[in-house]
Amino acid sequence: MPELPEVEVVRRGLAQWVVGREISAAEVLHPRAIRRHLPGADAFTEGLKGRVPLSAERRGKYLWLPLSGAEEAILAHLGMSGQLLVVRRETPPEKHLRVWIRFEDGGPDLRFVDQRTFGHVMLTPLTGGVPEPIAHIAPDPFEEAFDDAEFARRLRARRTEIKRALLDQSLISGVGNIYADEALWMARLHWARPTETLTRPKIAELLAAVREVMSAALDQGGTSFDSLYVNVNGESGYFERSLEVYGRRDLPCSRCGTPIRREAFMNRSSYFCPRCQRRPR
DNA sequence: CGACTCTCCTGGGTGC
DNA sequence: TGCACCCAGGAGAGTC
Repeated sequence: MPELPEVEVVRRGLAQWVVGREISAAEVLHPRAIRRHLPGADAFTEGLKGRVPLSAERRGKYLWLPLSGAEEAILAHLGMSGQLLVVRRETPPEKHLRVWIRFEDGGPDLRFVDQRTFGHVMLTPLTGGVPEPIAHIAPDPFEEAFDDAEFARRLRARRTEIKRALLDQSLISGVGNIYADEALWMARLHWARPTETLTRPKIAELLAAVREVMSAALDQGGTSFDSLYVNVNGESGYFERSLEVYGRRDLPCSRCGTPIRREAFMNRSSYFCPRCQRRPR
C-alpha cells in the first residue's frame, strides 16, 4: 500500500530513469487503468506519442510527469497495489500489466502494473503547474505551500473525528491509514478525538508527528506491508522499519506495554494503544 | 460548504 | 482439495 514516502521513492526513480526520454508508443491493456481519462484509450496513447517527460512531480500520493509540447502531464495514482516499473523492453509482460509505455531510445520501458486496479493513469492539462484533477487537494506537509496555521484553523473549524480529518485530502494530502495511525500514536491522540477540542499546540505536535513518521519511512526508502508494492526499479519497497501500532494488534505498546487494540473505523482498521491514546468522553 | 456513506477491484488467507 | 467467504483501502460520487 504505497503512501507518501513510497510514492516519493517512485518519483525519484522516474526522475532518474524516465525524464528526458521521448515516448515512442503507449498501449493500454486494461481500460479500467485509464478510467479517469475520459477521451479514452486511443486519445491517451496518441497523446503520449512523441512527447518527452520533462520532470517528475508529486503531491501527496499523486505523481505526474509534465510533458514537452502543450501544458499537459501524465498523472498517476498507485492506489493500493499499483507499481510503476522500469524494465528492459524484452521483459515478458507482467501478469497485471495495465499500461505499457515504450521509448524512442530503445531503453527500458515504463510499465504500470496493478493487481487490484484501484490505481489509474491519465493524460491531463496542467494549470499553474498542477494537474487539473488534483487542483482540489491540499498540499502535503512536506511542500513549501503547506501552511501549518491554516491547517490548524481549518481543522478546528471541522466537526468530525481527528482521523477522518487526517485522511481528508482536501485538508492535508498524502496521509493514509498506516501513517495516520502511527502519527496519532506518537501524538497520543485517540482516532475519535473531536477536531474542535484540539488546541493549537496539540495540532502542532500532531503535524510534527505526521512529518516524523513519514520522513522516518522515507529515510529507509519507504515502508510497505504488501509484497505487491515494488518501486520504480522493481525492487521491493519493504523495509524493516518497525511500526508502533499499525498491524500490531494484541502486541505490547512500546511506551507502556498495554496490548494494542484494533477497531473498525470508516470500513478499515484503526490500531491504537488504549492507555496512551485515551478515548474521548 | 461540510459530513458522511457507498462503491470500485482482486487475490491471499481462512474456515469448513 | 475445493469452495465460499472475508479483508485490504484511496478517493470520487452521491446524499443530506
